[in-house]
Amino acid sequence: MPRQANRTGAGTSTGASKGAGKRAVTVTDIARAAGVSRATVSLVLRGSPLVHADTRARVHAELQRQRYVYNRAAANLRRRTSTIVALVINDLSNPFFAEFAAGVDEALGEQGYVTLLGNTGESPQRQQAVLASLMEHAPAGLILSPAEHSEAAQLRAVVGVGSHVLLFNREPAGQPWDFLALDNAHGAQLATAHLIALGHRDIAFFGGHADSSSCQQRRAGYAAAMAAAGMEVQGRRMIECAPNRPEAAAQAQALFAGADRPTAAVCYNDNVALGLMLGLAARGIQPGRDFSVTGFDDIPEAALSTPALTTLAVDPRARGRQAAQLLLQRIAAPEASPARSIAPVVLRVRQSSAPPPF
Amino acid sequence: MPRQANRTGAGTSTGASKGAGKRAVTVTDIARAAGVSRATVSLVLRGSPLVHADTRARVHAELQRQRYVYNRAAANLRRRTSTIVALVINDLSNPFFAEFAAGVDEALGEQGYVTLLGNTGESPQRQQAVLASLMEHAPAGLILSPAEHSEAAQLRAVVGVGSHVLLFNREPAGQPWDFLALDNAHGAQLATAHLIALGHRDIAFFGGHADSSSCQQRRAGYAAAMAAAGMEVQGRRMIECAPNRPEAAAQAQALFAGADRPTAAVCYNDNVALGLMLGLAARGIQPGRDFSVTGFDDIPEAALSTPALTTLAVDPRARGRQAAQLLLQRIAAPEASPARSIAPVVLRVRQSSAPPPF
DNA sequence: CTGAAAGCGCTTACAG
DNA sequence: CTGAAAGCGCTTACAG
Repeated sequence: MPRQANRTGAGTSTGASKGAGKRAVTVTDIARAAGVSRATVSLVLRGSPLVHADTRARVHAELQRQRYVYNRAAANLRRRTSTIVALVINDLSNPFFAEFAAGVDEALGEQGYVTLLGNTGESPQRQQAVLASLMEHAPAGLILSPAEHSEAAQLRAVVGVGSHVLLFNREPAGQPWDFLALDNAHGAQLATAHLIALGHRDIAFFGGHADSSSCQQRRAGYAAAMAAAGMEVQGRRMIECAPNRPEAAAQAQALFAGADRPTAAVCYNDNVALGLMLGLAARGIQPGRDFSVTGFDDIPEAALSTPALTTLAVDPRARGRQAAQLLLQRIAAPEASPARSIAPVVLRVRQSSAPPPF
Repeated sequence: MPRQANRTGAGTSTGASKGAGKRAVTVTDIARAAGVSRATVSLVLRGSPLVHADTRARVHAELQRQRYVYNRAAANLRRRTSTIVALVINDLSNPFFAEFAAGVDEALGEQGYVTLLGNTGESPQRQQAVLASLMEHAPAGLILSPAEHSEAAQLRAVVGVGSHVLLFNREPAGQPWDFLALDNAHGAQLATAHLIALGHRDIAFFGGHADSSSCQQRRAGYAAAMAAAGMEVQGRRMIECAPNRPEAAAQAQALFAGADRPTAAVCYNDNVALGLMLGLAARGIQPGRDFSVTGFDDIPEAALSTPALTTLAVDPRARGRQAAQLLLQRIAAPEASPARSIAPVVLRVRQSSAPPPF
């Protein structure tokens, strides 16, 4: 249903128009000038072999001369297709998702699709509005990295039952949509096993919200690695905090509340780890020497912090490309059953993790 | 002219379709079910007061029942308007531009427009391809942050003479397009004056490529502040380097090549400043104590580095919103003469700048 | 190999 | 207040 734009007087000239107010050059203009029918021009445009070489050359010359710009929206309408893919991101100012978006756009562009962007800023309300607006452009499909606390039923309502959807990173509920996620459990397991191999025995899991699925998965990987090494996980070693630096810095004290202290922490992500390291330094504890820390994401800063952060690389650009590919597969095979894809993560060992001090 | 997508079989069902392969609900379906004409449905959709309240209610009910989704592309075609704005970014993985894009999308969304995204990764070739592809969707306008070494004539050729364009950040040449830029000169002047006020006398300008317009402007601001304080600018104090951290760290030695050394450096941007600080630390020079450094951009890391970086805040999200507004003004007033807008920058003083050591 | 005709989903004068 | 008709720019059978 139409929204705000009704009264905004959204531009009167299109990008294809030759001068402000002037009409765009159309196939009709080209046909007339080249002395052929519109059908023939259309065939030339679409590269059909049916058209005689001479005719084709004549039409091409005319196309050039009049600076014709193809109107793909009109073509899509007539053909009942779409070359638009909607990309809705929960937080574009997060470099991880910006990089992901760049990957999506890159891969889509290579296949002749175009990216219609929406950013929700983690607001489910904005997400509904953004989705409603983008769906009106009849995208061939949707790549959605859901806002926190998205509700599956709401998404379904605005997205419709027939659309092709790929969910990234978070999965609101039991909707039969394709899903691409990082291997959270395995990543946390790798980090934990690495710390154990260095000699750590008392290891905390630090940061994240326990009700988020990614946090749960990372905690599970941590617990699995601990169990595999015959070590027990204690509730007081699971410390929640919002996934940002200031919060993490402030929560550092929670690690040292009891009589005995852990010697290392597997952090929910890099921002948490970086914040924790600041908090540690503020208490005179030198990360990478007195206390080991690992992150998750391998954001650009991880390699540049002091000490450099041991973390899990997830290659967000490659994830974006993968998401685009998965969606295009879905579009090509609408009836295939929903796919769940898990992207690999790789451990990058740096100075923030070291053997425990004695 | 159509490109790659021809053979990709871009999806057959639209986002609006109710089931894979099924046709979308149209105004015709609603009209039939509600017992009115398509014209009446259209009037209801567009909120016309001409329709009787009862009729309107009946149509609305039917719209709901059949889960009608407006096809804005069709409406735009018929009305010869567009609610699409193309946004082409030189480097989306740079947090500054990601934030800018978020601002653009936010402001456009509020006005009922939708963002068609393209990322060029600083490649003029990709930029041409991306622009050509996006222009085929007949956007109401284009916001372009040009790739390095873009050529105005090329841009003009692919964008056409009638389109509404707002350039951000870099201005390829004398095309009569609207332009939004940061106040580079004033920013560098503020930073330089700040260092002078602290007592520095021998100040370098560090980083950037001398052939880029933003670097030239920042150097000019630096020179102006020096001149205003009656100090001379020496060529050997203008040090070039690529605007990234590793390069800047490696170039640190250039500051100390001669017999006398500067006591401070105004850096081209934050990445350069952060890299320089690493390079200084590696030489045993403690930034913020032995040597003062300023940046440009106020990226999130600037406040979190050790020492925290004195820099110029440019608020990229606000710049994005501003860019959107300027473009919409242009669309509303196509004949107004081209506007040049300069966005303010504000100095943020932190620990990386201090009085010179004696 | 080329053209006339119909139609994608919508909107807009124009009658009534 | 409502409907019949034309048309946005394109494509696709269908004849020839």
